[in-house]
Amino acid sequence: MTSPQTAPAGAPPADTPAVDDLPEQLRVRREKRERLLASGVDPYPVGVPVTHSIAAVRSAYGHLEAGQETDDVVGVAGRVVFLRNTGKLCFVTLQDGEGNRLQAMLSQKVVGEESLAAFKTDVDLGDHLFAHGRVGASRRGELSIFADSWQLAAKALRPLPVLHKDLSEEARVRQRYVDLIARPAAREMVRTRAGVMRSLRENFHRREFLEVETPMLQTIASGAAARPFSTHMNAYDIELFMRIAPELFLKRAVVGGVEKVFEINRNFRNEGADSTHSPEFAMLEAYEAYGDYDTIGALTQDLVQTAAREVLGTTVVTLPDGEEYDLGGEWAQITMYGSLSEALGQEITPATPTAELLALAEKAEISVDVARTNRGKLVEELWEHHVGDTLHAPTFVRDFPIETSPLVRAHRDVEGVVEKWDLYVRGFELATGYSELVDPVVQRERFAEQARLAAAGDDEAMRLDEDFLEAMEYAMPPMGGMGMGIDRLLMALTGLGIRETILFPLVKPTT
RNA sequence: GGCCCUCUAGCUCAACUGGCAGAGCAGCGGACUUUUAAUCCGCGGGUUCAGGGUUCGAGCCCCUGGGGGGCCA
Repeated sequence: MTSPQTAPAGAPPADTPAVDDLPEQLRVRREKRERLLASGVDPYPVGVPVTHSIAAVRSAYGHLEAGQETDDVVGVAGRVVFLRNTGKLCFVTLQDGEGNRLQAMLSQKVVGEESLAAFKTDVDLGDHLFAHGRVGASRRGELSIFADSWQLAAKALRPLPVLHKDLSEEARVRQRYVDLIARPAAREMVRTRAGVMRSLRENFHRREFLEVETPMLQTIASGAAARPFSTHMNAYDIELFMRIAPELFLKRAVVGGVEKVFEINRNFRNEGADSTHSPEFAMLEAYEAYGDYDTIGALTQDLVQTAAREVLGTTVVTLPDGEEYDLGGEWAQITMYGSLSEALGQEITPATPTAELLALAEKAEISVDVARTNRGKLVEELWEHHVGDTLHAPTFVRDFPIETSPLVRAHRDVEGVVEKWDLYVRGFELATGYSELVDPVVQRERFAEQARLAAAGDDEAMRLDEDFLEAMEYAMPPMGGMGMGIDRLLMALTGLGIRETILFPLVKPTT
């Protein structure tokens, strides 16, 4: 509502263009609405007497043969997606939210001349319509409602897009609600995603993990190497950060005795957006006391395979381009140093001198900021360049450099690496898992090293969280932990880009 | 961050070398009682992303900015 104080008398509100300026199709529909109201017809009734869903009619009467009629009377509602008018007989196809469709036939002989004339003038593509009548099949065999009455359930003021062509990629994300009406794959994604979330939660519950929610607003955004979004809290007059990871809080929960714990929630990272990165993304993290990176790896494999079976009905994923790959079976395991050495044809170990790694980076044309880097980062850069993209079948990459993994414990046997894996699928990182570092003194040293990198200008270096260290000093049990990008899991299961997996991804404003 | 492609009617897209801005669907008017993106007749609909420049003339060429996509880093 526009108040008199904000709009000069007589002037239309700034955000409502004069009706005369609207495109023809919008103007026509607004005029229809006005005309209906003026004639005492409510274009937005509080309800319509639906007796059956479209799906229910289809499943109960789908067997009818061409020309077969019943005496069963139903009331159904749906969005108008097709309209055909042959004079004294009109056909209208209604669609529900899942894309199920049902035709209604309006014969002048049954509904009367006046009602059919009103139908022709008042009903447009995109409207929600209620139809009441007997169920039957048309002469051509199409399951139909032989309507004896109809009513507008909600008038659309904007035309539907062409339903026979895909919306442009931009329109899909800017107006997902239209995309959902128009494109079956968009409707499917919503249901696939919901199915995956459900599968993950049920799997955890079967394993007696507890689901918790940890803070989104944090005074120190830590637990990952990323730039946070910052905000301000008025009441305390302090700077707060959107979380970049729940890890340090979930570990506090384990200290307190929540020994098998998981969280599925959003993280926020103030970085670029591309086909595998979204500034806000859904993340699963899970921690299991007395587990390690092997047990948590087995858990991760089961989570993904079970979700694939429950949602897709198979572990074999077919990409939109026809490529197939199998998420089933035991996943391959390679080590970071071993696979890099093999790719380079030259032995790389945690003891390989920095100078030698720098030379290799230069040869691979990897740009390196010497002040902000270290041996571990160089090894990871080299690995991503030479090995990462090539891993399409699910592969655990194990035993990372110690410098880049400040929350992971040192390897029990191998010097200079930590017990960490990354799971690669389709060339991107889907999940990561650790044998968690639980020694508070070592943890403090690791944070100190991160602080040194931050001082050198690395704005992704992990922040020291004093309260977290204090929690660790009460003794954190040995444990395995894992994190998995939910959006990326959907990408791995469907082959789509990250913005297709997110219902309402952030899009730059057009102004 | 660099490079490339792209933005035209409600939607999806055309428009030659710079020369009257078009089609399909959708819309409006009319015909038609079994259509399946119905068919037939007729008619409307444009700030060609924004701003500037070159030119007799710009959707097209140049510059600046914005949105979307891709490749690289």
